[in-house]
This record gives sequence, structure tokens and C-alpha cells, in this order.
Amino acid sequence: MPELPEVETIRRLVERHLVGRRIIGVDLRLPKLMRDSPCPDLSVIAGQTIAAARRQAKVLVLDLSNGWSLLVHFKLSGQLAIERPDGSRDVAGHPVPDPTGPFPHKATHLELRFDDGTIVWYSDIRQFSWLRLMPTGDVEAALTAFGFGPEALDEAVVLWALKAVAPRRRIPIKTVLLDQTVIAGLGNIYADEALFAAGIHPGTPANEVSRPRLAKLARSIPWALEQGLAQGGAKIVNNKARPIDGFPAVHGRQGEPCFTCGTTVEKIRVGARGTYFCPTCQKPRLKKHV
DNA sequence: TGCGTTGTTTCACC
DNA sequence: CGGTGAAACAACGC
Repeated sequence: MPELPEVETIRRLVERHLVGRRIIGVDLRLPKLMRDSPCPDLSVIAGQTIAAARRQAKVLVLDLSNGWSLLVHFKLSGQLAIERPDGSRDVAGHPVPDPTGPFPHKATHLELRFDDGTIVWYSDIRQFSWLRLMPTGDVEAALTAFGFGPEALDEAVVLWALKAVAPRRRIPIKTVLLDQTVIAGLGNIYADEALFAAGIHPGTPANEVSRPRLAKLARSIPWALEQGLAQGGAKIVNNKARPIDGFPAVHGRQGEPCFTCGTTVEKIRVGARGTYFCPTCQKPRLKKHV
């Protein structure tokens, strides 16, 4: 489930391996991925060079040399594979299908060939992701239209945003974290992990999270994202976590012992989302009624 | 085979 | 009118 760390990992790979390279072949086998795209025909990017790779929230923006840009939202299961002329391969995004397996495959919907022999495969088993091709000059307005809040990697700004919003809302604190207009970049995995690291029950009404807990949460959010970045993205395969050095600690670990206290990790629903937490480390602490 | 899956939008309701 | 929660939607695997 590509969230900020997974998309940023992809961005860095593109920057390292594709920027400055010229696209010589475009094969979009699932044209409907160009949902609401100002230019519906992706083949027109053939001949262009990738000039820059940037990201806001979970949206990847690839600027092309002719003044057009390709926007990508990976949604649940988008995945990008880059195979260099020597056969070495980098894959980021959703870890299914197996990144080490053969490409292209049934879920590979786009193939890009580059002038140096590099090949890019874009895959998506759920087909929920989207691509948009638009003039670079329109990108800023398009991103603004999403109404994204500040990037979740910046602790100070995150704390400011949480202080501004949480006391005025009674919805679960996890639901606040998933609202991209409050803080941009968290999805289901990192919201669960940040709440675990902060010791907050995910169902706690936002206006009942104390100031000190809010401050701890503001620290935990960038921390959780950095853990994911360090791993090149969290590895959750078929809803089962494959933790590295204790991360993820709770997401995808239903029925398994908490790494901190040994209590069995539970799965509940919060805001209609599958939510994992440790009942001991994340005890509900409601404000006393007066 | 119907349910679960997430990011995002939409909608009914109080 | 705005906060809220639920439903809808995208489509597939198990």
C-alpha cells in the first residue's frame, strides 16, 4: 500500500536511474489508468527526457523535457520496477506480485523503454491507481486542488497541524491521521505504527488526546515514516507483515506477540479501516467526565 | 463466491 | 451549514 515512504522510495529511484534518460518506447496496455487525464494519450511522451522527479503527499510527479508532466497515484497496489541494461533491478511500491519474479506479467500495465536500454515496468494488481498527463504549468494548480495539508515528515509542522485540528474533532485520532487535508502522506500502515509508537489507542476521540500525547504523536509520525524510508517501504504481503528490526510493530501482526510487551496484537475496525494495535501498549485513556 | 482490501469522494443525516 | 459516519468506487485474490 504505497504511502509516503513507498512513493518517496520510488521517487528517489527515478531520480537516480531515469532522470536525464530519454524515453524511446511507451506501451500502455491498460489505457483506463489515464483517469481524468487532461491528455488521455500517454504515447505522446515518447522521445521526451525525464527532467525531474518530485512528490507531494502520495502523488509522484515526473517532469518531462517538453513542458509536460506525468502524475502517478499508486493507490493500493501500484508498483514500479526499473531494470537496467546489466539486468540489475530495483522495485518499489506494493510488494505484490513478487518483485524478484519475471517481468512483464499479467498485472504489468505499462512498459517504458529508455535510450540506454533501461526498462520500466508499472504494475498494479488492483488497477485502482491512476496516471495523468498535463502541462507542467498546470501541475501546481492540480496539486493545490487536492487540498493536501503539510508533509507528515516535518515534526514541527505536524504538531502545529494536530494542535489546530484534534481538539475540535471527536472522530477517532486515527481517522484524523488518515485525513490528507490535515497531514499529507500517512496511510493505514503508518497511521497504525505512529499511534503504536506514541502509545495511543487508535479509537481515541481526537479531542481526548492530551497535549503531551499529541506532542509524542507528532514525534512518532516522522519517526514511523523514516523507518519505512530506511527499509525502502514497508513489507506487507497479503495483509501479513514481514517486520525488519521490529518494524512494522503492529500493522499486519494480528495474533502475534507485541515486540514490546508480548501481548497479542489485535485487529479492530476504526473508521471502517482494518486497524492493528497492542491492547497493553495502547490502552484507551479517556478523559474523566466531570 | 462473497468478502476483504485502501485512498478518495460522495452522500445522507442530525 | 458543518461535522460525522457510512457507503460507494476502483477490481482482484483467496
